[in-house]
Amino acid sequence: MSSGGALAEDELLDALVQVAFHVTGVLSRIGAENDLSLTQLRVFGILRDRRPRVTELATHLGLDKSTISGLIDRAEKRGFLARARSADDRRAVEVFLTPAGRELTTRIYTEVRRELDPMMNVLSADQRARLHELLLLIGLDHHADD
Amino acid sequence: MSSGGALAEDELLDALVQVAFHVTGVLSRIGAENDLSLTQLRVFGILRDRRPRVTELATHLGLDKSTISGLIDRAEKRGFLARARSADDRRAVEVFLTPAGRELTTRIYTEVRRELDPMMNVLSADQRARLHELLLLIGLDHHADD
DNA sequence: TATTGTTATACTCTATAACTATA
DNA sequence: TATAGTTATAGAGTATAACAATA
Repeated sequence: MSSGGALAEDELLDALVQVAFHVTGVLSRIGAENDLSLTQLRVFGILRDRRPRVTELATHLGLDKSTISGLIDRAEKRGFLARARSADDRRAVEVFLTPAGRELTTRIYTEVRRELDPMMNVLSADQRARLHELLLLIGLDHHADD
Repeated sequence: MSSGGALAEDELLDALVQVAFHVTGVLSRIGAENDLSLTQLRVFGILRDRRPRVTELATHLGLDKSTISGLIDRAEKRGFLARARSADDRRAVEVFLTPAGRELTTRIYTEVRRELDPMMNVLSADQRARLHELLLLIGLDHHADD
């Protein structure tokens, strides 16, 4: 499909995959330094400005609710997040950051920026703007959050 | 750092992280459909054109050699890869794909391309070329492979 | 009956520590 | 002594199945 350039297409894809591995690698490493998995890091990121239910988190991350349940257990034991029964639906459980969890999240995301900035700074302001534009285009349908 | 545009920088970073999650998510899902973890997928990808030692794999992926050892065990039991004592250094073990493993790897990477292509195809040929260029720039120092 | 969340179970991933064999 | 790899162990991540409470 798309005449003339299957090889170039593959190279573009390889470059994208490589950058993706680099980015998630940095996230994983910084998470690990704080005893958090990549998934926990994502959950914490989501909880910065939301108070989702267990099932919402599971759907959003593409994981089973039992997986999220266990993950919350462990983070709750460490005092980083908490549960609250929903007022609307007594079956549902809302998850949110504790003050300690919020502090940790802020610290970690600051660190992430500091680590990934050098990668961005090889680009000029113009190039960064263009990259941003292109990333938004290819990212349009995967509901932009977390 | 870098006058005028800290907010825009953050948005660029967010877009990059989001695309990274999308890409690794697709890889994870396709891996899972074939009972392979993301790490195993990466190992298989490396083995397409190399015959590394256990320690080389571990270093490359930032994991402990014992982790790689177990991962090889499981894939070996399933007939996808094999070990061979090195002729140069009798302590070392080389890892390589079996024919079945090579077939599986080809099939999976074809599938990966098919799944990620739609994302690319929202861009014009020109835009794809520009994105490729920019990705290569920011990916320059993270030794380009796997 | 269907949905929300938890628990029990099992397997993989991961690191640390102790070990064997080779250098 | 140092290095390559394996094994034992333990904890976290993950999914499936069975369950209790609520809708």
